[in-house]
Amino acid sequence: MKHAVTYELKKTDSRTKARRGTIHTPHGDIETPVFMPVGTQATVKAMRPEEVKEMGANIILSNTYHLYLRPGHEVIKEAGGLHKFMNWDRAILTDSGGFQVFSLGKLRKITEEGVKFQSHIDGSRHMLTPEKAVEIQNALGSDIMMAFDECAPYPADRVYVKDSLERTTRWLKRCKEAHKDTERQSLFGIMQGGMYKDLRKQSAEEIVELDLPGYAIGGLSVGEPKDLMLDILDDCVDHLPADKARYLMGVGSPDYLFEGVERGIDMFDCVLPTRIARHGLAMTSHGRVNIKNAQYTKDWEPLDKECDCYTCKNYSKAYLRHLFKADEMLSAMLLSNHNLHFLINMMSGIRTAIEEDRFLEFKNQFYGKYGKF
RNA sequence: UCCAAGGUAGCUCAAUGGUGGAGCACUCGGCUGUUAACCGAUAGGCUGUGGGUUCGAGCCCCACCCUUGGAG
Repeated sequence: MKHAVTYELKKTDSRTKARRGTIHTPHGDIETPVFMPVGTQATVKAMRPEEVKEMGANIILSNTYHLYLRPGHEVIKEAGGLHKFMNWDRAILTDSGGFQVFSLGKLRKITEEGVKFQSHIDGSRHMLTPEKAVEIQNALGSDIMMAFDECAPYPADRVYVKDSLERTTRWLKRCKEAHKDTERQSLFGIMQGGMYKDLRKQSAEEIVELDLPGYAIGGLSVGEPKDLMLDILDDCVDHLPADKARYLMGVGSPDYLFEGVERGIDMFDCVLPTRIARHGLAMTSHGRVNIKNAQYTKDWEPLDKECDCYTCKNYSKAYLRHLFKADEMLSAMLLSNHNLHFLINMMSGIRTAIEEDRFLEFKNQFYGKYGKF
């Protein structure tokens, strides 16, 4: 079977599991490890697609659940697909809506068939099944579509997690069965298993057997302590094949990105950089800058002197603070631009470091300046 | 000058004569496959001034000061 999306391993770090590769998609190549900006509702919030492109993003995320409810996948299909609809000609990965089963909590009911939802927008009732999630993502035309899974909460007891992961595997099989056009779009499977290593192993073995072009690790970074998360993650990667892309879902603070790369992850996505930007927080080479703080009232320096993003080249912290305090939308735009640029640039540095076999040195250098996040 | 309504947190306003609150602003914090330009916390007071009634007054009475509206 020919896959639309393939992973090419180029180099592995000599001292860690970090690896450098390329993901080939119908909408261009993606150098990995990569951070993927999130654009849930067919837009990376507060950013123009051209900006996202200019800072070097070759792939962004979008969301099945949200676009299904609004404007509706049929609308996007009629528009000529998501790429055309949102004027983004590079790769797109769509999440399946599985995470909304988790995050929308009380508004849904899970059965073997699928998930009964109540729309968070108007309360209307819907049923999302693996087949429906594939149908919607087919209509959207994303390059990578994610399997419809259940992201178990933390903490969750073993019996629940085991039951949930096995159902997620059955749903994955149904997704694969429903997905016909594998030359246009690729389906990635999602590993679950909560914080139980043996269940993670079980999940991995079940999904790897289906020989998909890529695998994601889901159900992490859902509120568990960092040490536990990294311990589980370390173990998870060992059960995934080396010749397929590995995607750690929902992770995006700088420290977690380094830790993920060190453990062999190729792809990350996270709302963190854009969300905290809208909330007045910047990621910089010297740690967080809370632009709301009074200390920046007359600070004429840029957010980060080492940063060459549009925001840092043109604006002072005092101005950015003013914009935020004045509730001006330019604040969200400039901070989002900076934060995304920061992470994308950081990942670029990580890729170069891996190529030159100095990943650990690069990581230590970064941590030395960055401090604790 | 007269009449009326008002003076309570930085601002806009609540508070049957019985422990003065809210929203916003201020200061600080959180956010990780977006229900999030969101959520939370701290701080902030001689209730215009001076008397009086009362066990007890932001509230009732008197005087004065100030604000707004109206009349002349």
